Amino acid sequence: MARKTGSHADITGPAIRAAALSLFARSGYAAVSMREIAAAVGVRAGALYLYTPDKQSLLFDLLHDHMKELLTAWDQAKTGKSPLDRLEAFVRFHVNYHFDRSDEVFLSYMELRNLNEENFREIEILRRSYENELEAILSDGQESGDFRLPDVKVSTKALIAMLTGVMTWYSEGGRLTRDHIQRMYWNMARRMVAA
Amino acid sequence: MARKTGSHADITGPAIRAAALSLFARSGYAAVSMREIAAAVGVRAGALYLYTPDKQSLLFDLLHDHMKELLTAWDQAKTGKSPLDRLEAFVRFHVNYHFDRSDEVFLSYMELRNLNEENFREIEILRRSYENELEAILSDGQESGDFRLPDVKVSTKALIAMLTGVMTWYSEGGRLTRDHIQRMYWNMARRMVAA
DNA sequence: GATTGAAATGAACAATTGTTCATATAGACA
DNA sequence: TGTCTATATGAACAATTGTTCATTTCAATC
Repeated sequence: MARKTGSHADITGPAIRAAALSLFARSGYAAVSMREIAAAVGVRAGALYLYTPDKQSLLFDLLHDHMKELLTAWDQAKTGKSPLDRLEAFVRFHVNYHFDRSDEVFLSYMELRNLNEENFREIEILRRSYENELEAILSDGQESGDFRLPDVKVSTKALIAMLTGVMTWYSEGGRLTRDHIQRMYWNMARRMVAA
Repeated sequence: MARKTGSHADITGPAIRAAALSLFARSGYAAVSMREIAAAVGVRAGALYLYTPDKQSLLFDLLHDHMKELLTAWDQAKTGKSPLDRLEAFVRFHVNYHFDRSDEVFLSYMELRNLNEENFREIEILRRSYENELEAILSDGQESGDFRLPDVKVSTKALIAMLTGVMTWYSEGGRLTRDHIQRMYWNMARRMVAA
């Protein structure tokens, strides 16, 4: 078992996942070797297998934990009574979350195809349930007359794609502040759905 | 040299590229071997090197030709005088092009990172010039007062991301016709930029 | 200081990778 | 029919892959 205080395992496990996350995000799952991950941690390849059963699990765990944390974070962040307020909360949350976890978000939609069938199904359920959160808001707003959408499902996809796209161009220290970007995306989203 | 009539090379070259396109789109560049591509064509791996210098060139050629054809197609499709009409043409063109060339489009933004530095720079220039077409429309509309955008560059990114997202969910024979989807995306885009 | 056991090594493995090349094949032309 | 040559083969290559495991290391405990 683990030592009573400060064993390496307490540190190395997370360090491996952090290195894998960073490397997978930069080069893609298939292009990163276990030896590269090990080197990034300062260890040899064999040592990785003290912390993960295989490379596939490394990817799955990263995606799984990310999706769980995303759903939990949204659960705590969601506010608003009217569809419009709820949508604003979602847009701001989504954009903001992407700032803090850009690697995780990037992985979670670039590397889905490198999951095996079983793992893919599990992640897909989580991804889908996040999408459903937005769809519910749009659906409620459509019924209440706050929104006028051509199609709730298509609008959900379009909005998610638009918001997630922030990841492809935002970089810290650019021309725009995070708050500024949040406001702009909310501005565009609001007009996109407005009745 | 090539034979005078119907040599295999006239067929095999394109067949290799078609197989590579399909496999790269399905599994990702790094996860596809030259032997898999060869098998899909009905040939052995060595034969591929009669048609391409290496695997990297296969990817580069696919992306390069796609971007060139995209730009050419847009050049022929672009119409409209007012910013609004020009934007409608762009939205419809972009969505429609994605229907017909979904694998190419998918590759062109999933596999950029598997290009070597030199090839990446070349593709990036083409991708950028396509994006500039949309940016110019938005910029003109912003100046003329037809559009009211929080930021032209950010709106360009947001619109492109929204439109390109159609690729992640559209599949032939679904609930919606192509024309229907085009109209919905135009509907959303129009409201997103409207003054 | 001796013992213990988790953590890490390093060598080895079978498989697969992109690529090369001497050799074979077989269709078009003389 | 025989020659030529583009096309394809298949074996080989060095490198790299994910993974295993007997062995070593070394800090914490006695």
